Amino acid sequence: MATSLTLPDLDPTSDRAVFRQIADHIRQAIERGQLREGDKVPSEAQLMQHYGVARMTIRHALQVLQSEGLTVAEHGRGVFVRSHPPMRRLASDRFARRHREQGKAAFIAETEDAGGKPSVDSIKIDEVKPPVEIAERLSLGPNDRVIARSRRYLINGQPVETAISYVPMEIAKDTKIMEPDSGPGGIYARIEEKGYRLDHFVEDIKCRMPLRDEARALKLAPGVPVFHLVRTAYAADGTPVEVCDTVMSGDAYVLSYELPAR
Amino acid sequence: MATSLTLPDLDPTSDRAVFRQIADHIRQAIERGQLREGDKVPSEAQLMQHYGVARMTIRHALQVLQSEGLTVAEHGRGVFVRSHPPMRRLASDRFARRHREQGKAAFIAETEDAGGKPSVDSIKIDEVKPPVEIAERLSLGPNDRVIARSRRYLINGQPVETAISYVPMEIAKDTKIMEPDSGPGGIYARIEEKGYRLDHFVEDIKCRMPLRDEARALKLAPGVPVFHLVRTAYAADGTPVEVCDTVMSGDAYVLSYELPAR
DNA sequence: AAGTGGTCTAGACCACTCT
DNA sequence: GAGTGGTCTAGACCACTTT
Repeated sequence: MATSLTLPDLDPTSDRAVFRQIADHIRQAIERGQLREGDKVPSEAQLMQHYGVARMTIRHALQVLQSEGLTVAEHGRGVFVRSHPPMRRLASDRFARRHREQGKAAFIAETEDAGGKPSVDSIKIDEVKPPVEIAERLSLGPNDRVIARSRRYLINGQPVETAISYVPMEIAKDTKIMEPDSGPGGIYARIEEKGYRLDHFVEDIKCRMPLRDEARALKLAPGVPVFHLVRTAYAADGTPVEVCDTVMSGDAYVLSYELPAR
Repeated sequence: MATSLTLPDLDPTSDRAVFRQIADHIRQAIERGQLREGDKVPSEAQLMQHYGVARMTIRHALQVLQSEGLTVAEHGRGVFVRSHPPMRRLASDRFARRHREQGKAAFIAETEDAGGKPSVDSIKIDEVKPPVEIAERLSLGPNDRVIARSRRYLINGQPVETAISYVPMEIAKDTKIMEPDSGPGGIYARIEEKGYRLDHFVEDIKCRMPLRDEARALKLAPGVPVFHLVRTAYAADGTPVEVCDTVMSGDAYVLSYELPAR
């Protein structure tokens, strides 16, 4: 019964713009559960009829909701309440040595355990001069080169995360870090074999709207922000040995950290 | 020299909608540094003139940029490239016992060290039945009550964070946790005095667009997402003793965590 | 073919800021 | 008062989806 939804009338005495009042009504219907995930919002024509306003006014209201991430428009089909993908939880012990299957392997195991179908694509390995922020974190000079390992993670075909690992050339050379398959235990195992005992990681997390390329790579709906997480791995002597720059769909992740009270 | 900016012409052979092409041009000008933070974007009238399109088309383009968080419109003044507030860094050792000045005190000290003017307002203390997600985290039954301590943090008068701490009534009663000034060391000191030795914290972090109330409380510009961080404090025997639910302007924070490699 | 959203035009009037 | 953005109208034509 897509038509059972009853929306209030406009308040002509209100200072609030008409398009905002309309957006408020629909937002409230979603918050109250009168419209649920996947439900169709009344069509533009129906809303014009109900409120007696021009189409552009209705569209403006619907656009507000879309940029809030509450709805998605599907051309030729209608406007729908956004359904949220299952959230993937990243625990802070995911790099403890006892689960040291890095990157791809860990992602595949976790996703299958959670009943999803994982995949990894866009794998690319380049020797490059790193971006300045990366070079700083790796304590590299302006002309030092690194190996950049890029990939994209998907769950049930839906991209959820892109990541680029940067490893100083000095460490990566003559190891499987330079090959698409970095071998058992991933690049961290290769780094340790090279004599750098991993000691700790530092993760810096920002929350922002995606850039255009990121929105495309992650197939993000309008109004979905991203986590931008930069992880630096340090050896026991304090040397930074790897930086991983990842962008994650805000929709798809909960990050979880355990902190000692000490 | 507001007029020194030269924008490309439209590509009539492109499939890309005119308003998107215009948004792309302005976005590129920002990304390339031709327009910097605080600079004025050409007025709607100037853009109409330059591109030879209707005003609504220009407005549509500008709205895209605004919902990406790249620009802000100021009524009667113009559209400006967003300037980003100084970022506040939250390190993962901020609750280590050695800096155990909690909440307000820690915020004030850190902000002053960074050269900002901190303030805290909207302090409210209530005895309530907690939301279900909070009750679950505190292992409470459906009828248990808690003390909810709400406040809002500001830097230079700009709100950056709202927080509500929930402490089970059983723990809070007969302590300064029920008073606006919870005393030296904050509520964690009071909880320990009551015999619960704090052992560790768990922080769950999401990234999403703000609700209406949150956008208002944090005076968020359109297109700014928030961190939603829920921290649970555990005593040595595993008992959860406090949950703090905080919403932070994504603009104003970098969260930083250190993880042992173990 | 009918219904849906996507893009665009060409106006109108209003509210705010600056000089 | 001139310039700016904010709201709203009443159309037009297009592209996609469903029946």
